[in-house]
Amino acid sequence: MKAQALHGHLDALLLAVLEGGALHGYAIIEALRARSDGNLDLPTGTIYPALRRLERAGHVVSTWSTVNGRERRTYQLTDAGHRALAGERAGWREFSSTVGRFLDPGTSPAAPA
Amino acid sequence: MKAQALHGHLDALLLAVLEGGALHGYAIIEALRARSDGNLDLPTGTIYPALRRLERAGHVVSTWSTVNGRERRTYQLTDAGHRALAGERAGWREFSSTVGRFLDPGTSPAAPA
DNA sequence: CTTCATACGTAGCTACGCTACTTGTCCGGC
DNA sequence: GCCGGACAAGTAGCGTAGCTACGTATGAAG
Repeated sequence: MKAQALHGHLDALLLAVLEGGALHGYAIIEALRARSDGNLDLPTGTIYPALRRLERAGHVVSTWSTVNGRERRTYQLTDAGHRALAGERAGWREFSSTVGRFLDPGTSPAAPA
Repeated sequence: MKAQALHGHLDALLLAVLEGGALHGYAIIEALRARSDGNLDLPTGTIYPALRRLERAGHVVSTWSTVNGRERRTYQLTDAGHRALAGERAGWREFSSTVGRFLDPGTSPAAPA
């Protein structure tokens, strides 16, 4: 899928995967790939800067853990991060319902019953 | 709403509004605003260049109509435009279902009833 | 005659994800 | 013992694309 479409939603995605528990960068990439059936295969050059953005914004905190000399920076949602995620979710719903009104008329997914 | 989120979906939106019939630029802006309850209030500097992009791509054709000396360039979907729209719709569904899996778990959009 | 809504358009900015590259450890194969 | 590949993190520079701000012109309203 056109990854460019992510514009503006990446942060929300990252917060969402971290909601399930603290993860390190590489694991986040794999989690995204796994939970999206391979649709979201984001390069490290996308994730790492985004993570640092989120840390600067106070939405996550990172802790270094050296495992067998293998450095891993584990990111964890802060309280503000949880709140931000809630906001992002609301924003996403508004966005997707607004755009969906044009691009997905009537064909509401998961509502055929 | 954060308009930046539109990134990559604007073209699809424009094709979608034109699907209902040919419109001129200004009317497109108003149609977007109306059909989105004011959520999509896009500036002319966004719409006009986008329209010309679509025309270069062959997805729309424009015809000038001078109404009372008031120049109006009316855009109309081409055959290729219709096909492009179908593709964009499919892309949107994939995108929204992928992102929705993270941000909208269980709460299927457009199906709140 | 000035102001406002209609209508179109361009130039330059900025945000943000992507490409490409770098560094370093550990494990398996040869 | 050495080399390649998976793991892990990171930076620099690029390109895309929407946004801000501006400019032009007409017709109607005051």
